[in-house]
Amino acid sequence: MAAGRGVTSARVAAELRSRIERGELLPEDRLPSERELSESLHTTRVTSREALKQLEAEGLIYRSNRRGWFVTSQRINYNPSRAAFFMDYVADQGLVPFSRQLLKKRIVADDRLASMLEVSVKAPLVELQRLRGANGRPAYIETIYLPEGRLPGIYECDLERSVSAVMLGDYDQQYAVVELDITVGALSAGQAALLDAPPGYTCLCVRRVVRNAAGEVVEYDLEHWRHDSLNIQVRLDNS
Amino acid sequence: MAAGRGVTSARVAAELRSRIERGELLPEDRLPSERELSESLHTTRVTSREALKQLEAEGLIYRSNRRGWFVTSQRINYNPSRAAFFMDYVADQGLVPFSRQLLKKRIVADDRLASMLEVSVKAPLVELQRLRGANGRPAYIETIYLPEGRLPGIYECDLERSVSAVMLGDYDQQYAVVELDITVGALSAGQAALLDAPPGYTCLCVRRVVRNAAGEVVEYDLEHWRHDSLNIQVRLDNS
DNA sequence: TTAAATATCTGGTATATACCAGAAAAAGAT
DNA sequence: ATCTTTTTCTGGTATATACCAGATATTTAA
Repeated sequence: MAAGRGVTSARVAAELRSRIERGELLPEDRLPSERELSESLHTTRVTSREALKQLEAEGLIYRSNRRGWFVTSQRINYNPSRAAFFMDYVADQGLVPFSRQLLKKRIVADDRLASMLEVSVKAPLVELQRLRGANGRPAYIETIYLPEGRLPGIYECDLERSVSAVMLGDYDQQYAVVELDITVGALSAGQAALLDAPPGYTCLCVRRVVRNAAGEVVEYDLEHWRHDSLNIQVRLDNS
Repeated sequence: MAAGRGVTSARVAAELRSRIERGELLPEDRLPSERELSESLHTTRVTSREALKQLEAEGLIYRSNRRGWFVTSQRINYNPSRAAFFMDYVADQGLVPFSRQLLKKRIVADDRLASMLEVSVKAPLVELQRLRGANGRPAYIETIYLPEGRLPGIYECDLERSVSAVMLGDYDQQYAVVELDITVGALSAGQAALLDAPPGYTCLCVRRVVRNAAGEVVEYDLEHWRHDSLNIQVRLDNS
């Protein structure tokens, strides 16, 4: 270890943390390169990286491809009960949202999807995939499955913007019940590439099953969020 | 890199993952030591550790202090709306729950707590802290704040087992509204030690604000969960 | 038989170094 | 000015090695 007592990587992390908290480094600022850091703090790149990964886990910084390390900014507050639409509630938080459709196709339910959507195997489904984020930074990948049997003609609708809007407007389907399932996981290589994250990056997996007033499943979502971009807020009313 | 193409650490991770998925390594089994692994898979400890950390992030394995790496077992399903009590719902999942009180004392609200609990600064509070887990493995640390003004005599109650039970029974306080706030974070050194995790270990932070029928805050919780031990399940009823 | 001392095994941290691949900047050609 | 090529800078991965500290197993002493 170099100058200073205790664990070197913790010392480096503390130094950077204090620069961020003091406002010396502002959101979206680039940190010194790993080589510069290592030299100025009298340690090696391996140890500096240990410290950077620590701050990354804390959600204070992120890395972009091979461009460098940056200070994170404000997280997206997300309410999965979804009274509001993504583009709206993100804008309301003072951020600039974007949404890009990656995929839209008809498929048939396999065993897993059939059981999640409570349809028979081989039932027709619409699969949607989109990448969403704010302020130019990707935040999550969403895969949506819609049962075509319960939403006839849904494939022809414009689902680019908001599925919820179409559901409410054209199908008059109220979101009566939303079942949430939230777990911490890791991004696959493909997901990571889309989210500008290293493979295996820690993510929050949110599974949503939406039922209409009749108790039928009308939507099944799989969301993979960058852990540093999300804050989930839910309000449960037991009245 | 050694034998095989591509990224070595990914190759090691894939090998171990397959052993786990094939059932060659069962839950709670110890993995070969890092030195053994490195030798048998023709790489170095640094690279093996990279792979192990990857599987740790995926929630497939965990490390216990300096005893080794182990295969994780079944996660705890947690419903923060909390109709059920920890000791009950964990037992219902076929696990053996435990709960250890770490702290119980009277404090006065500082600025942050006052605003969270909607009481005046210096209002009397009861602070509780407990460590909970299942099958001998710690899963989370919970810090509870109770406003003594709204729950007179609460300090004298037996809160070891369940705060909810006391609330419902002795105070007739229904949980009318629960506000949840869920974020991914990192454990402090102290928390990590209690949860048998390395410092900075990825955790799920769950903040709960509980209101009674009158809309008053009667409980504020701060939970820090090991990311590998938790699966949150919430049901939202928009009726 | 029990308790204390010791050796060994485990992961945790650190140094020094090397090469690769993608991104960005600089230099050159049109 | 604009496009193309080259160089440089960045993080990503990997090797080899060393020593530390806690947990465990073994040995030794009472």
